[in-house]
Amino acid sequence: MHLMLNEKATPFNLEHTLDCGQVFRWEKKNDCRYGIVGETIIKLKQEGEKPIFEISQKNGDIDFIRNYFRLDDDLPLVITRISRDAIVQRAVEELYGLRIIRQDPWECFISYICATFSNISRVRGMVWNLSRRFGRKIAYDGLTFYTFPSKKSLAEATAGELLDCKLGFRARYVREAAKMIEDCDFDFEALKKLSYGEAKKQLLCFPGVGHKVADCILLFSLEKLEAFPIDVWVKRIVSNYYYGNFPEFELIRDKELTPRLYNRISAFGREYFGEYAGYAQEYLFHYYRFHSQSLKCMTVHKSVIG
DNA sequence: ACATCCCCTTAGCC
DNA sequence: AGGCTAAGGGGAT
Repeated sequence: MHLMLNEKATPFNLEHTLDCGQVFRWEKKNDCRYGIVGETIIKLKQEGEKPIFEISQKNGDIDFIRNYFRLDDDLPLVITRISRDAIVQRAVEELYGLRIIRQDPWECFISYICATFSNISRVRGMVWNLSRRFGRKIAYDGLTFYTFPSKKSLAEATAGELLDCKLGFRARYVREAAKMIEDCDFDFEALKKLSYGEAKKQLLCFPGVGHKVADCILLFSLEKLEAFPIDVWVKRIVSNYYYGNFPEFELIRDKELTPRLYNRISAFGREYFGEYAGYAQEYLFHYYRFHSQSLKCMTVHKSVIG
């Protein structure tokens, strides 16, 4: 079933959106992108300004796509709001059309627990292994997909099974967190109604969920666009370009990312970029990570505000 | 070919 | 309280 986007003025770049590291289950095949969202396979292709979609469900509708890719976000407005300086503007210019994806909270929760002390390609492997072992197989276009495991199946998984999925020390976190969620019938949707701070506090109660993981879950699945996750890359970017916003920041640049420092940098992001700070984070992260060589070689650090 | 480093965040211990 | 440490597998050198 083919779908067309009507919105003429909806900037949407598939490549930047799928390759910026926010999602782990999309694959490239002959010029096309394939992804599984819930029980639905989405196939898409960028044709000029906007992507063309094909989805596996017979009565699939455009709202499904619109919801997943957050086409309800007014991206030009978001970009206006976050374009506070030349540093972000450079990233926004090159990555124009990058959108934050609205993920399923449960899948996002487990995926980012797996992302602890790891990198994107490895997380992709872990999520693939989990889905293959605990999910349901779906064939489409001659390709094989697996649905993301249910809460129950991960809560009941043995430590050995999770270790086989290459989760390493994260196996224990996934098992215990899944059990907690299954046992108390935890309601992710309820977190959407809470403030950023309240919702984060609840997520931090789960094993394997620290500040970074909680902020990613909030940003990518719980409607908290002000969340500003700090990983080593974002810390590097902020130390390089925004140190002027921190009185003693030069002393901090080589220090490890303690919870205290995390909170300071993250709070800076929310205050400086505003209600769409998470978008700023994604643009900065993807742009400067891709151009990491220039970030590393940078010897002159000019502060934005000073 | 084979070692050896590098990548990364959480939790638990003092 | 806050600094230190360990954990794991893949990719680069």
